Amino acid sequence: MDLEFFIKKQSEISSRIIIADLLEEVKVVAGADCSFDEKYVYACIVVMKIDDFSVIDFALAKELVTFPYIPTFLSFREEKAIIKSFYKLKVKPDILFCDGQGIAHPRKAGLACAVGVELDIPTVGVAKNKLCGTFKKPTNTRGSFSYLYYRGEKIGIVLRSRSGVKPIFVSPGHKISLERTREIVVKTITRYRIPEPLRIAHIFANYYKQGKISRMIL
DNA sequence: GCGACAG
DNA sequence: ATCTTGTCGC
Repeated sequence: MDLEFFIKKQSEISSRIIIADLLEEVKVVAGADCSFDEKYVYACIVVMKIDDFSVIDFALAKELVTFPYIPTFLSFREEKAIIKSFYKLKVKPDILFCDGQGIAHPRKAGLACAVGVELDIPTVGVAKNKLCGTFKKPTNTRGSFSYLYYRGEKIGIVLRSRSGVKPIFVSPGHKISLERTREIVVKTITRYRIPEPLRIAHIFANYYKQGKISRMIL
């Protein structure tokens, strides 16, 4: 597969991202995650209040899988379904968390950047693993963090979301700063490694794939 | 050339 | 991501 075309699309994305603190008070946060099977990508976005994590809305959407998983090109696999589900939301969040990198990407075009630019909303990337960059291990204490660097630039945060557990990799996607990204993500962490919006979205996306959403009662 | 490599 | 049950540990 010739990736030149997609690399250009990523350059277009990275040239449009805005990394700055333009947000006012964040009261409503959302998480987007995808589940897969041989044919479809099932996306789910869960919207919740940041103060008590109560779910106030959620949306689902599925799309045919049209792109293979290739490191640094994840957005072309999940973007469509996520955007489709976002349009179905009745309640739009102040910011959207995506399961993957933001600017912590070789071309500053992670999934969160692509989704943020496309929807023109603030987004952050929350990944369970590093894609690129170097960092010093944060302390084993919950809340401890260090910075992720790439080509001499500070591109993300390595956050110990849970004591003694592997840290998560957080980075801005669009319309938010690095510091604000950390502040907001920290607020959404409970007793698990993954921030609540994404943790719930992950569970829902999986139920959706299994066709068990109709049995749910919210 | 070798190793790394989101989900 | 997905294939998969029980099990060791705080």
